[in-house]
Amino acid sequence: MLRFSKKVEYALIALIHMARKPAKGLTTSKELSDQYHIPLELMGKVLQALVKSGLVNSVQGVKGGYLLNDIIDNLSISQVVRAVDKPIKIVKCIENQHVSDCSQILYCNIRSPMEILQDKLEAIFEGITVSDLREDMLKNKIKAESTGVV
Amino acid sequence: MLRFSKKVEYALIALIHMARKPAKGLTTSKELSDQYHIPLELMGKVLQALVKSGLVNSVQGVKGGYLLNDIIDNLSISQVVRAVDKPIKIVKCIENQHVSDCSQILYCNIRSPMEILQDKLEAIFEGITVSDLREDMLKNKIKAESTGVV
DNA sequence: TAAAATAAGACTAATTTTGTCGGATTTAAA
DNA sequence: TTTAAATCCGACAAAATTAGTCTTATTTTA
Repeated sequence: MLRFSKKVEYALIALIHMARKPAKGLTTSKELSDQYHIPLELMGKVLQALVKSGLVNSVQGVKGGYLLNDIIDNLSISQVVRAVDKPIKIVKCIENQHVSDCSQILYCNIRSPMEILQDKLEAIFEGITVSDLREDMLKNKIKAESTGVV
Repeated sequence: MLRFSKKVEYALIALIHMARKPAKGLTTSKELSDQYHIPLELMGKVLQALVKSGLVNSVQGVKGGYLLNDIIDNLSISQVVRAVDKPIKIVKCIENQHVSDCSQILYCNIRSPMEILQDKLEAIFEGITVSDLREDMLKNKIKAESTGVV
């Protein structure tokens, strides 16, 4: 419930990993799979999805691999989620045009509020970039220690 | 993925429904089940969870039912989710103390950024109340906030 | 030509969510 | 005092989703 899928996790791990590479340095599925203990095929699929959405480029063949495409600063969490998963919709009835599927539709008292909440979340995930995640790490580490988080 | 559970949906429907009742007017599971086409037993459980968390009161027996407890204005989406579901954690490793469960822990490059994102989301769901959802001015409120946040 | 990599689709397994069932307790009213 | 309508609660079952695996094809370097 309200949790990122493994695919999204893996995508973020991969993107941050790639962002730390020297420019033009390729990253392979296997490298990521080994280093982060992620099933190889799954890692592959996630990367392929990122390619398909234009977030990374791929080089095929023996010395192939993946390479960040966009400048990572401009890459929002939203983009990553959309590339790898279905778009985020906090309730199902917002997802599809055929709202008549929903047995509640005639009586529902929460649909339009949910749409508003949806928009708000969207804006938030749109506003956070992958590189934000990178840069905040240090700051957060300090914060987490001082508060004794979770 | 990043979707409210049915339980949460049902809880919100019920709470908003109850909020529209005249003061002291009881609402039964059956009434909600009928009106919103929600499975009766499930609706019951959701309401029981809300009682357990102190968000609503219950009256047992033939003329029984449920009654909003807190002033609805003070009821955050977060509270509702927590009452009815597990607390929102965008990644699993944040959830449990034994992070050693996670096979990535030693190598993971996203844990602390995820914690930040977690905190932000938490703040957002804490800041939106059930009565916000009721009102049409929500649109304005959210617009105003979403520029400042993040 | 062999090996290492991406690409892609179909399938299976695991997990989570959703819904159901059976019964127990409470209480108003017949 | 019995009945019926309601809350309460745990265990189970079904459905849906997510995660992972298998297989095969293609690309490309050495």
